[in-house]
Amino acid sequence: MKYRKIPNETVRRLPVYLRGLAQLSQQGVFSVSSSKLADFVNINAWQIRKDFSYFGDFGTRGVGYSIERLSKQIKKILRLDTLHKAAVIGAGNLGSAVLAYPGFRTYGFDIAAAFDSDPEKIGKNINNIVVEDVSRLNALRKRQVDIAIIAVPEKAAQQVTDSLVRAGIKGILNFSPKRISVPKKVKVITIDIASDLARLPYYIPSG
Amino acid sequence: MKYRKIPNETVRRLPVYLRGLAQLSQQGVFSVSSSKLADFVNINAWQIRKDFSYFGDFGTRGVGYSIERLSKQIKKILRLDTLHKAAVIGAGNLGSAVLAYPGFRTYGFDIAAAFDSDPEKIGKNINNIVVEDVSRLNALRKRQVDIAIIAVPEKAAQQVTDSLVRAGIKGILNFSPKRISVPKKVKVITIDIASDLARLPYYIPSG
DNA sequence: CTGACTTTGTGAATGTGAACTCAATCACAA
DNA sequence: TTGTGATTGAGTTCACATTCACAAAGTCAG
Ligand SMILES: NC(=O)c1ccc[n+]([C@@H]2O[C@H](COP(=O)([O-])OP(=O)(O)OC[C@H]3O[C@@H](n4cnc5c(N)ncnc54)[C@H](O)[C@@H]3O)[C@@H](O)[C@H]2O)c1
Ligand SMILES: NC(=O)c1ccc[n+]([C@@H]2O[C@H](COP(=O)([O-])OP(=O)(O)OC[C@H]3O[C@@H](n4cnc5c(N)ncnc54)[C@H](O)[C@@H]3O)[C@@H](O)[C@H]2O)c1
Repeated sequence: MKYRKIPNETVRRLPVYLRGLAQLSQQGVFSVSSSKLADFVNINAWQIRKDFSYFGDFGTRGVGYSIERLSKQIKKILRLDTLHKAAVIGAGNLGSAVLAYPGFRTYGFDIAAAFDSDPEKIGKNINNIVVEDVSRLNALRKRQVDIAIIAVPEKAAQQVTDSLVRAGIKGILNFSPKRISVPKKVKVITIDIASDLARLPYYIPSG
Repeated sequence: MKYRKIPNETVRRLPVYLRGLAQLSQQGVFSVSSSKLADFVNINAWQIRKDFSYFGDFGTRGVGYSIERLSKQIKKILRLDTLHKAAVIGAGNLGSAVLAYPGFRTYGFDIAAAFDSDPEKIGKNINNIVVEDVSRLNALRKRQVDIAIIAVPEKAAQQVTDSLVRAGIKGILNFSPKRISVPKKVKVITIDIASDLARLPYYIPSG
């Protein structure tokens, strides 16, 4: 095997594999072939094998992949083998939905804090998390929170981002449609829901 | 100019341009150069010019692009020049957030209906939309709804999808982590929030 | 009308990933 | 221990996307 750089598109698929493997594991399966996994997660078998081949020989020819070994390795690559603390900025509709979602835990995330600027929202308890004043963002560094989820209006996004960078945040999941600017060392992933919806009609044959 | 097939990645950027152009227009600007727009939307100027070159000569050398002409053309390409009716399936946390969001309207979408299976939710009024029983999905065909937004739990996603296809839905925005299967004529765009969050640590240097 | 300046549009080079193929390898039954 | 069937791992090709550089085409002042 050769250690090559893992392509970005492969990294994008790794969490999907991870979830599929976890589900298979729960079903009491210990080993899976690329084609079985392919059916399960709706990705081509050859794509799966190629993806796995970037980081080692995990399969046994004639048999398949050991679910446990493979999961461990994927988690290690994605750095999900350590707990990550995250904060939600903006406790509005979307922010509250994120706070209420239990599914992040399975990936090793702990949504540990929530912030807002609205006095009506500050102090409110959402899913056992008390919403704090956004002016207190600096405290994140002390609390070892390294990931932030931005769910504030577009206008406030860049300003909030700047505060987050000052507070030592290393990764941002951005729900606002604004393409925010950050120093190179900070990674941003933007989920632009409206844009994704907007390109749907393009693929729908008119008539 | 040559009419070439518009690359997928360009289609992905078109809604971003469209929003940027709309904002500039609101500021009273009528024309914009690729480098001005580049600053505004955080995309390289040459990428913008390349993207626009796929569908015609819209710029004037030495001046820039007419915001109105360009917006019209992008809308036409994305088929956003006609109104699209959409329905939300699953009026939980995420579904409610979508129902409450006014921003889809600017792209020409009308969120016209919501469905759920929970008797507690059915009949509830969210943002002026009454939640209906999910068993009534067939009615969507008659109401000319061609786009659906899936916000139900993973387990229910495929079943709901099948009903939607039967009801004549042509495009699906899927928030569930399940990679749903559909006939070729139906287009699915999946937003897998947890997966996007899960690949964030990969890009964060450890230490 | 000219020349300086701005900005577009695109060909070419480079980079990246998807798709396909098949030899190498392994489990297992006979 | 050997043949058979299954499955991986990786080389190759092709398609698509990004990046770069610059000629062509326009504006505008004087
Ligand atoms: N809800 C959706 O379906 C949806 C769809 C597409 C995009 N978005 C985007 O997601 C973001 C959040 O959307 P939402 O629907 O939750 O909006 P929302 O208005 O419900 O919530 C925004 C929250 O941010 C808070 N806020 C405002 N300024 C702040 C600041 N400077 N610091 C901290 N908090 C601040 C507000 O008090 C509010 O609680 C927006 O950028 C929106 O454009 C949402
Ligand atoms: N909230 C988040 O931040 C978040 C993050 C990642 C993924 N997701 C995914 O988005 C989806 C929705 O998440 P949520 O937080 O809104 O969950 P939720 O539990 O709040 O809402 C789900 C809703 O779907 C309804 N429902 C269940 N089965 C149904 C059926 N067969 N037909 C119609 N309605 C049905 C439920 O009654 C409920 O109202 C889930 O698939 C979840 O995995 C959500």
